[in-house]
Amino acid sequence: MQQASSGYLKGRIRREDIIAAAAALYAEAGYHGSSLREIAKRAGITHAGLIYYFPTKEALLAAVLERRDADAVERLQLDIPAGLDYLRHMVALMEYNLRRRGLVDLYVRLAAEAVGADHPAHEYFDRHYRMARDHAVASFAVLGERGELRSGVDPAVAGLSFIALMDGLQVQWLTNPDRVDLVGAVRIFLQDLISVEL
Amino acid sequence: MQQASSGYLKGRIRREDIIAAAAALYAEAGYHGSSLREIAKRAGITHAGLIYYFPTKEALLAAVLERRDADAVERLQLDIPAGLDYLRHMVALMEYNLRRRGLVDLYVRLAAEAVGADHPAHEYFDRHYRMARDHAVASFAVLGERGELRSGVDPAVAGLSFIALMDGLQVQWLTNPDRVDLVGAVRIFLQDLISVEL
DNA sequence: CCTACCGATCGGTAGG
DNA sequence: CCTACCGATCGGTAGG
Repeated sequence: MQQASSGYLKGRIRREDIIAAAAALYAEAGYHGSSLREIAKRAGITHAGLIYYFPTKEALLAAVLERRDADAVERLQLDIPAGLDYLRHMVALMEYNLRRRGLVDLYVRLAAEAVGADHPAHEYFDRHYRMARDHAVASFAVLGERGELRSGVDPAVAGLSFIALMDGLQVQWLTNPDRVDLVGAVRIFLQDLISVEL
Repeated sequence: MQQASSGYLKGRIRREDIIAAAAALYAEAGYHGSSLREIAKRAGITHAGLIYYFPTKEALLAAVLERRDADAVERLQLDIPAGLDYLRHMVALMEYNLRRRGLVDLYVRLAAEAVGADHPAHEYFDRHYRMARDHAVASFAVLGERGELRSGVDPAVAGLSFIALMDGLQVQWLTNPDRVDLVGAVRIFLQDLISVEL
């Protein structure tokens, strides 16, 4: 029993190692550009050993995306209700991202790769964007009901544009970090839309 | 002489065919995901024949990017002076892009792939973003000098955010065209920043 | 421009 | 988890 339990634990740790190695390589080379052999090498096993844990390349991608969501919810409480606090949390997320270039890399590269309907992560990103937009739109709508929105601001457009702005800024920031004030631009964009202090 | 002239013409046409085929495949599969064999097949030659025209995979990428720039300048007059007309032209460019999904695909995919400093198109996109930002910033600055900017708007931030917004909107639009009003969002963003009619 | 080929690498399987 | 292997595909070269 102890043996089995220990075995399970070791397996779980090994799985985490593989997922971390995959996420790092996806960020550097994209999903299609990442080989199972290179991921396995970074995790300290052979590529056939990796397949023992994840039966296909796509299964590993799914695990990486699930892991990313779990982390985001856990550390950044992305499940907080729509409203001003949600927008503040998104600014905090951008600040956090400044110190996690690999994470931003992974996200930007996979999102671009997955615009095609045949990419294994397409449905994930379609759902991801829909949820991000809906939550942002709902947040601006809440502010609107309280009269805390600048006059003439449409929550639907503001929500869509807010998500788009963050994505676009990340691409430019990754390309040349010195020339792009990620957090500053997001903060100013939001403050311009609302009549209360961010 | 006529033979040679005819030969040169045929060569130029063949080169254009290869470039068009490459651009189309880059949009579908990314640069690293596109094989010289598949590009050659679409252009109606063998992959060794393609290499007769473009000695390496990177040389073909360079030709595709040069071609894209030449097209943009020619058809959309991107070399117009900074100011309100430039912003109007960018809105027209977004409208044009709605009918050229492949072009947007190519741009978005390559830009994300090229965030890494070791990608052969990295310098191209670094330069591209710098120029795009500079021109947008200059345009807002011109409006500011004329008193046609909403009070409190910083041209530097507005320029950066404008370029980022367009990029981010394109990713969401490619992922799910039905849910994203590309042109509408850009228009509203700009109109909110300026005090004259767009 | 082609045929024919090179060494390297890919995802996945067999069998233990 | 490994060794050993499969068929397929990659960018590039030789030689014409």
